[in-house]
Amino acid sequence: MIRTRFAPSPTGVLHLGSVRTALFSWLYARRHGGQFILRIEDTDRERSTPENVKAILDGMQWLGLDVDEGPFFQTQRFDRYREVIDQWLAEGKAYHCYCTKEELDELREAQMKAGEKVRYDGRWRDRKAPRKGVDPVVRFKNPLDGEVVVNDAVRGRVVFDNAQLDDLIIARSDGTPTYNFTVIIDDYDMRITHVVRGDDHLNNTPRQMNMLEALGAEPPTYAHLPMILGPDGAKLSKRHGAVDIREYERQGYLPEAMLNYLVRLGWSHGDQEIFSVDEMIELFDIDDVNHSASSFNPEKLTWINQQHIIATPAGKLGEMLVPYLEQAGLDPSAGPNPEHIAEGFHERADTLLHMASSARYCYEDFEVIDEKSAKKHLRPVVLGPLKAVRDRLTKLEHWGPVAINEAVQSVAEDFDINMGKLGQPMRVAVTGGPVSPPIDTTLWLVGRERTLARLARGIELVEARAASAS
RNA sequence: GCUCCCUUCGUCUAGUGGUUCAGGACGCCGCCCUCUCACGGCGGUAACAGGGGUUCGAAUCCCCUAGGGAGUGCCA
Repeated sequence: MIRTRFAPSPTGVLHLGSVRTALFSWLYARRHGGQFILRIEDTDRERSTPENVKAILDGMQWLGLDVDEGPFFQTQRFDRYREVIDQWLAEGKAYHCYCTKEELDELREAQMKAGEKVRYDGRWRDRKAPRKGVDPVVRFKNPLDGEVVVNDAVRGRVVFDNAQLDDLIIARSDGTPTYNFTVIIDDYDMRITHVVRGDDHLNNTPRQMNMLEALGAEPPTYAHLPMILGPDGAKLSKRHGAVDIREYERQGYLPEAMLNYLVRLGWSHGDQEIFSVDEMIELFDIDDVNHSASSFNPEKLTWINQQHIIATPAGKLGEMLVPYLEQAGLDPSAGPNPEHIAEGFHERADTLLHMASSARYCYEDFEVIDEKSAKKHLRPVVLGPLKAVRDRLTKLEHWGPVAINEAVQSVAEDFDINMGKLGQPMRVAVTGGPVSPPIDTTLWLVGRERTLARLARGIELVEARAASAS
């Protein structure tokens, strides 16, 4: 049984980079009928916060990255970590180190100067006598020689010399365990078969494998994913993708669009760009993951989002739209069924929030008509057609797109003018601006009452202009 | 500094020795469709980091250089 995990640290929110890691790990488990485990790595009590835990949980839920087990919290497993540390201490696999931070700083500086790799020199490795006044840390006795081979599922074979590694701290002087140690205990206890994580951990892997060996455990398969960079090629920053993933939700991105965009960062399936979640699960494999870092491109995300909006059935889209209408300050009950908005607008909105705000005139009246559009389209020449179409619409028995279209068409024919000559003035009068869905759809959505009132107002405006011109 | 990783259009990528003077997508530009805006369609722009090898043949294999990244924390 394949078991993967996502192990974020709640020292920050869930952002694009961490979501991509979670996604690949999740996909791999789902692809192979395995299990996906969530573990919160909160051993850094200083910086971990409940808000961040919530951000992670909420984000995963929004994205649909469901877990089979967890969330587990490392802070609730301290007894287990303590147990292994004590055991290793007793077995001589780990030891107390009484070095002060000052001593360590000196050592580091000297090594830097000498052009050596900066590493702890093992000075307490065999010394037993405790030093008074210093709370010791516990260090793991890393092998002194030999090499560690990581057979990474995406990188291939990577070899590290033990001589380059040092005796890392597994418990702080206050007794709390540290990351590299807790990871291997948990991955072992939770029977993780595939560790899928960011490649910033590749360097940690040989140490972790050494500890796993000390535990008497077989290492899992590792898969180190390339990083995601900002649009500028630099590290993801607050300005770009390092924001809370829920911010994308707020802006009206679809969860499956986020996953679709993210899955294409470092992975591809031929020329295919648009994937449903089911397709991703069916097609994803670690073997097809790239080696190099990739940059986050907001324009493409937006394009993919629009593609998913277009592909989403209007019924569902309408339901999703409701909170965004509210967010845009509109009352969803004060206008057409959002499902109908979705039908009319889904090809002309790249986010749900944009869709909601561009449908504003369907839910509330506007004070003024866009001046430039009025000047251009609400001229005396359209007075006749406008009045005629108003009259025709007033008499319409059924207020629907087909009937509206017939009415508008016939007026255009009567006056022997192009649809454009009639549609655009109507659009400006009814929506207050030059952009909207096809005029029949637009009027239908705006509703009979509002349409007729606005047309009347438009006609008055034109009459006033005609009067002042003569 | 040291260790490890990476390098195809601006960006995401296809490509695993020949069918490729490198294909798709986003973006940008042009045209078409058209009642506006979109959607859609068609076309254009633009890349194998550099240098050495190996080979009949290299984006694909090897080496070097350059550039980028990660780690080097009593962070994860």
